[in-house]
Amino acid sequence: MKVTFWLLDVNSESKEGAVELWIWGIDQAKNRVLIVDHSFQDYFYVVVKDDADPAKVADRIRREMGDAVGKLETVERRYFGVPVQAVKVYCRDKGKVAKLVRSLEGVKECLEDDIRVSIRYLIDNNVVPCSWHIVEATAEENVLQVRADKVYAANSPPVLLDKTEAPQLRTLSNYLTAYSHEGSPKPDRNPVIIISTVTGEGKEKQFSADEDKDDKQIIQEFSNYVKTYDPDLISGYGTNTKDWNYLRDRCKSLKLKLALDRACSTPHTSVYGHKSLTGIVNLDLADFADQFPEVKVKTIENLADHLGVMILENRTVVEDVDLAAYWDNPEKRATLKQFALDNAHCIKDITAALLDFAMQLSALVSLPLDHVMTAAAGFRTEWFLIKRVQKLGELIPKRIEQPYLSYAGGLVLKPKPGLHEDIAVLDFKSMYPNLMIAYNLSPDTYLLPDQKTPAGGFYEAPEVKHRFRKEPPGFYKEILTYLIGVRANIRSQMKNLGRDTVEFRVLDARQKAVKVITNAAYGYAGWIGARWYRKPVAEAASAWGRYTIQTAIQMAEKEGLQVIYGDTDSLFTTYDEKKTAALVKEIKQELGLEVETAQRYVRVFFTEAKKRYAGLFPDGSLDIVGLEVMRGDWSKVAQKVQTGVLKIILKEKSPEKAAAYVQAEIAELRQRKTPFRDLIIWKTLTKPVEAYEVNASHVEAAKALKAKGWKLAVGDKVGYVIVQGEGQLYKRVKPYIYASYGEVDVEYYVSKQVVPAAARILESFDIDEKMLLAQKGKTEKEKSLLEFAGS
DNA sequence: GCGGAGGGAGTACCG
DNA sequence: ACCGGTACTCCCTCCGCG
Repeated sequence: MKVTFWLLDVNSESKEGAVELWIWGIDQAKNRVLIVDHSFQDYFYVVVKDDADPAKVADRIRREMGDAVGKLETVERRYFGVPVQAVKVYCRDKGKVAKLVRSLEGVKECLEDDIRVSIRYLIDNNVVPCSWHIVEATAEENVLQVRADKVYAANSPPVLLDKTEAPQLRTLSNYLTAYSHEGSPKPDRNPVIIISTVTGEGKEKQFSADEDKDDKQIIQEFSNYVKTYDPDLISGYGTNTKDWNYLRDRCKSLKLKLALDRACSTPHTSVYGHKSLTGIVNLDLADFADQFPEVKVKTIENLADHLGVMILENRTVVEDVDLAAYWDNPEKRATLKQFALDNAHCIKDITAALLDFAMQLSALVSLPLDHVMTAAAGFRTEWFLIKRVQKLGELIPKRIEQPYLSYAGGLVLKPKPGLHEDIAVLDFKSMYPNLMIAYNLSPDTYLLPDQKTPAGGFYEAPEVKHRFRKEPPGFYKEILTYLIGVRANIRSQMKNLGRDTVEFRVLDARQKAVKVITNAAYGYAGWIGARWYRKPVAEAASAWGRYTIQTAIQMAEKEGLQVIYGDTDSLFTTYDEKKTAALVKEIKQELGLEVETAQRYVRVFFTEAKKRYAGLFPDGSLDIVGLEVMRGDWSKVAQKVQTGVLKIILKEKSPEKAAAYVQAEIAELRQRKTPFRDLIIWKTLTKPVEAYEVNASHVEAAKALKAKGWKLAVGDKVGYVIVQGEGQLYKRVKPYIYASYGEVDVEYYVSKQVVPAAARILESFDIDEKMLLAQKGKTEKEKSLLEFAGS
């Protein structure tokens, strides 16, 4: 019979030496199905030495390996664009076989023995996660005892269908609360007290260790609930690094088996640090957070706020330090439970907001939904390349350890400091991808210095002189052309749709996914961890980029436009309707690259520094770039004051008024009227606390937290305030959760936060830190401000 | 023994 | 565990200082 299904998850199982592919899906009648494919033959390649006969190498493999290998095929492939002869070796234990075969005569190397079988299956059969397929299959008894409505054996591999909309998934969002009197809860000692869940339809269920219940019972109840509700997708926040480990370890202490997935097995660690639940998509929303660089401290609250899904604006947030006290206090316990439930709701809503993108990215790069978000950008790009490049006969290189070598990147111009009126920002559209297309820059087109000139000729990059063959097109060119085309196509479709339609949302998610991969191709080529690492590819792209921007500057100046600033692929110039249009046209003609006037500023402000400026848009909004306002490691109070200063400068052009504003804010701060929260400074721990070479504030704060029993991991953000005291700054640091407003060193915030942030801007108008700091009475202040005005 | 200069460590940004 | 270019703060060593 034929089964049409949407692919949810895939895993491989070893059964008596044979491999089975388990494909989990949802069919058109909304049955949850498991399709088992027994027929897939795993394989790897043996690349043959240039002077060796592949047939003889194949014979040798057969003779030496005997039954350990199955079918052998001699094939032609390409490796970094160079044609090679290879033997395709079908076998069960390819890692082991490849190791043995490597030393045989005539063998150059073994390739693709490091590709996992489940991924191999997806790629070779063009089976795509988060997509619809049709498969010829035979219904089977559920002898495997899995949680599925139907179980089938596949008679042939599934065939991809051109059908886009995803089925309605059953989702369950969870928030785990564990009890600890001091510091982070420890699973061997501290119980789980609340498990809060919300389904995709909004049905709440909270398992709470009240009265007569212990955590063994609530974990069991939760586990049973998962089995009855049978979610397709489970989401949480920080679950891969925390919750699942906690549950696992807690269950170990309680002698409980945590078996809630569709194959009744325990969550297990998979690639990229992901926790795998067989047959269920396990999403950790923390893996999505890097999509939102504007959210500096990645808490559930902040993410929900940013996405506009926070349910209650004035809810009581229970900090980790206060959690035990809330639980122990009969009057406060309900508040804690409400807080936990609200978090589960936030997780549900964040999941809904991000799922489209995740699905599109999963389908695009062909990694299962729950792997794709955990995988770092480089790996996502790599899997996409692997899938596309197979079709061109290109073999997949191994990841090899390489020494790091730096190279020159983009060109950054010195800005013209001060205020500028009516400025246009010209941006090269997808500059690096388009340069790589234009000059056929690709890992498989690069000519080594000693390689002779190819018949079709070559492109030579400026400055660095790397050469790339013109013909045939490299795989970067093919892939990037495809991606840019797809994105343009999607965006034109979107123009005919309402913003709030399902189709628009899905297309928008898809174009974002396509963009992510397009933009990562350049960085990928220069990444030493890349399988297709080719430094000259990245180096040539940036060299062409510098050449391009320099040429564009000359064109602008010849046109009579003044260049104010530029960074890598952008130019800030004075605006003149005709001249600007002429420049855009000339760039297109001479350089073959598209330029768009991305923005126009009514007014824009620069200091002497690169990568830091602020502009005023025609609609009255501010665009602040690089300055303290944009940085998560400055206190809110400093950011607020700097924003105020920029607003006054850009809109009213009045440094005097701005200075007066700063002084008023300083007065507020000195009276401790500024909210305590606005004084917190957040910094990331980028290594273990012991590994730091010099003393640093955030490290001291981290040590203090650890001393109190808090677990801190690399990558965590530490929030601290500066308190009164003697000596270096790092000796006057307190984690904000343990600090009171009374001990805060307000003068630090005045002199090292607010004033520098304000002076950064105002020094351009001859108002320095001293003037901002000058203590004076009301009349005197006004007098001195008048002096500024007069000078 | 002390203060300031300047290099280095550390973080986070821009494109 | 995608790249290089950049700004900025604070730590810490070292040098001069009759």
